Amino acid sequence: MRRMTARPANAHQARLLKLLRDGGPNSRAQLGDQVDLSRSKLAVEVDRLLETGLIVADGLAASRGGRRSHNIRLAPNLRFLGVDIGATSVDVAVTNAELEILGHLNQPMDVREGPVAVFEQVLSMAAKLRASGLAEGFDGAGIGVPGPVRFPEGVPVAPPIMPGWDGFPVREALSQELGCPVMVDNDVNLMAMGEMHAGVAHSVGDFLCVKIGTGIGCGIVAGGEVHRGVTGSAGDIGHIQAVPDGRPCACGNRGCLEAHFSGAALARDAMEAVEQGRSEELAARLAANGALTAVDVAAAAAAGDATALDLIREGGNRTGQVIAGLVSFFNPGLVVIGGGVTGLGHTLLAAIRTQVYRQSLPLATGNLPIVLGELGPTAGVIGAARLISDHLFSPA
Amino acid sequence: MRRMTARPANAHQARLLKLLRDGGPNSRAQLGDQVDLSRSKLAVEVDRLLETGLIVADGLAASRGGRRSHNIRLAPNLRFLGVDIGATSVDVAVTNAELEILGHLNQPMDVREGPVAVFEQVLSMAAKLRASGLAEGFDGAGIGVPGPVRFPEGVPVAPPIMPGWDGFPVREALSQELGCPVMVDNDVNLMAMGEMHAGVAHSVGDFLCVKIGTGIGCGIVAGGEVHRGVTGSAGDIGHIQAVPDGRPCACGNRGCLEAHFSGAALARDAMEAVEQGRSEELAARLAANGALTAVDVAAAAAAGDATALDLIREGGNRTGQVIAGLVSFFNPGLVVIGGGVTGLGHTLLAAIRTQVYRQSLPLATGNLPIVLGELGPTAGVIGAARLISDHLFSPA
DNA sequence: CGACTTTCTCCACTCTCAGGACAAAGACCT
DNA sequence: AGGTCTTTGTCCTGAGAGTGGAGAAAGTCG
Repeated sequence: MRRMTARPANAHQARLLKLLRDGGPNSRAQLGDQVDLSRSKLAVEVDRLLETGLIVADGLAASRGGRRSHNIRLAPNLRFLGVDIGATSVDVAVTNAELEILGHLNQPMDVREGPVAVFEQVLSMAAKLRASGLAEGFDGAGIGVPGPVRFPEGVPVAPPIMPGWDGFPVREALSQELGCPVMVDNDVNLMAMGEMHAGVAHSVGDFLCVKIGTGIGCGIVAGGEVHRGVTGSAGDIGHIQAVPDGRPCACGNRGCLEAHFSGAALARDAMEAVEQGRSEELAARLAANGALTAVDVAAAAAAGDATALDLIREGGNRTGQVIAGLVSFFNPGLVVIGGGVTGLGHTLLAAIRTQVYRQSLPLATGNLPIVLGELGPTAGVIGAARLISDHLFSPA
Repeated sequence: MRRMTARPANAHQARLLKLLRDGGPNSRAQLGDQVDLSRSKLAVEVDRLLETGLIVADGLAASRGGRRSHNIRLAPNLRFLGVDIGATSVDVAVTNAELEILGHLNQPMDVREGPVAVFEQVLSMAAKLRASGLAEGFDGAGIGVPGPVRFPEGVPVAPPIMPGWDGFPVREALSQELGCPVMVDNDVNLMAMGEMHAGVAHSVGDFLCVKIGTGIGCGIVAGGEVHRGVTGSAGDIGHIQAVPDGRPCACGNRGCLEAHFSGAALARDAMEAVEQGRSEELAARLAANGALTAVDVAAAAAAGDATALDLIREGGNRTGQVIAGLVSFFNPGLVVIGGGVTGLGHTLLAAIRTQVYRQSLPLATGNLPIVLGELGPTAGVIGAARLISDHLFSPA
């Protein structure tokens, strides 16, 4: 199950691997157009990469008016595992070296069951993907957890919503089980990396990626790099005060953004609305399902329920106010909204946009797109694969 | 007056120059300890730098148990000009290559008089410094302006408090007048660079530098680099909403931080307090000076005036609330408070600390110093000198 | 079939850089 | 005073990195 995975020997090789991964060039000549190396030097490095097996040359491309070029691509048997542990479910996917998803599984699961139970689940999902013939083994794995991570060590720290994970050696344990290198990061950062690799944020150097799910967090990308902060808690905006003397929050303060808008807050507000008889639509759904979640609110809103729409607008306004402050502060080139509640769609986006465009500086909002993520639940796993491939495609 | 200033020919030379500038090594051997080059290669590059005249070897150091080393230092006749244009005054200083201040002038001036008038003043101050024998000419100049800057071009954009400067080619104009390379940046960014070079933020990679003066802004340093945002307006936190439906602000919104706490807001609140008869101390100062400024509030507070202290605490609380959000978001390793109102000293700092430690995540505040800047009014000019020296000490 | 284009390979030459040998200059011990 | 050791700096050689030109390979097009 352990696979020998070569590493690039120098920065040139790393550059070439990443160019091939990120799609685009597929011949020596095209690579030469992008790397500013002489043809001779380029040929040497390509030959060395061919020797290591990290890339392969198979077949000839159609002529473009002269000699046909050799097709160069990353080894087709390379496999990365992307794992995205959410508060209430786990996503596991297999990708090839270009980070295209070959297989994807999703399983409901409560992260509070602790690392041992969750890992058992993750490993069985990975085994299932392997058994289906998508991979003989994994060359690397990336994993996202819903809380702050001490990045260099790959260890969660003081995660509020996942007791039992504090200090658990995620990287080491998973690496042992899978027999391959593993990198760990916050799930929101991975969503940002996913949207940067294959989504709306493609080739944007400075952007914010707000993930609204059970909790609420924000991936920060500055100069093309994820900013994690000194203790790995950067982007943890769920506990920024959104409403002075507002609702009490699990963290002990009042008025935190997360206490006013998140999957959990929305479900709670929907229950209150039913209790107060403000929405027959939601009441009907409660009666049918026995409980209410953000999905019910989204469905009610789609059916035109005024109360549900109000709840979403209200939450969007709160979130938009906080984001407006962050936009003034960070001056990003793009804001991406993602996570479980993107089902709330345009209503939510409109409320956020209104607040940001109204409250932030014109200079900061002048040319600022605020859009929904386009990868949905695959953003996290793609980001996870990208994380480990960035690591493996760097000089050892 | 134009001086020939050589530039390093490669990254090694750039590295050596910066090491020498930032103090520490002063011999070939000590340089060798820090740059991971063979002694031979190091000797070659040092010799080349000696040839260009950027560095000089003068005399021998005391022996440390063996052969005495040659003293190596940056050319002693290199001179940088640091200019810090504030809303109400201008600072101009001359530094040597190590960015030590050799002469410093400060002159009250209203930035709204426009770039032409201000430049006349700046040039006359620079001429005075030159005439006093501190410099024969300038090898480079850095200049900070109180508003957003399109950094690559060195041009202010849409500066709210400095009409008439929008689009004015500051870099080009000053470069023409002084006959040397010029770099332009926001004044707050330069304060951050100053504190990073020679102040409390020395060797801190991720920190925030909040400058409270006539307005309020925040320098953002991530990974040792200043984050300027896509339009150069990053750190403009004065118009983040601090009080819902609060005081009207010049920007058109209500409740902006700057409308509740800044030099201008403090003066206004002090006037109100006098009108309402809430402070005899402030009334006396108004009678004596004909007007009230933040300095009067500071003095009244130092004299124990309860109303003045309340104003400062109130402002500190507002500011602290905003900073608390930024700390949760950015997770810095240090927060520096600077600018004109640092005269408010410990009262202000205590209020800010209270809010941040109470409202931000424990993980983000666990080991987070919140301190006053230690360079005072020299931070800006040192940062300006640092900016241009970073530029000149990079390969051409 | 010849002229031209594109792709790739090979070769000679230059430059960078590391590391060892060694010289210079002093400290320290006997 | 003299020998030994340490520190600093210089010189030299050889291994690689890298460039650019010549030209071969393999195609298109008129």
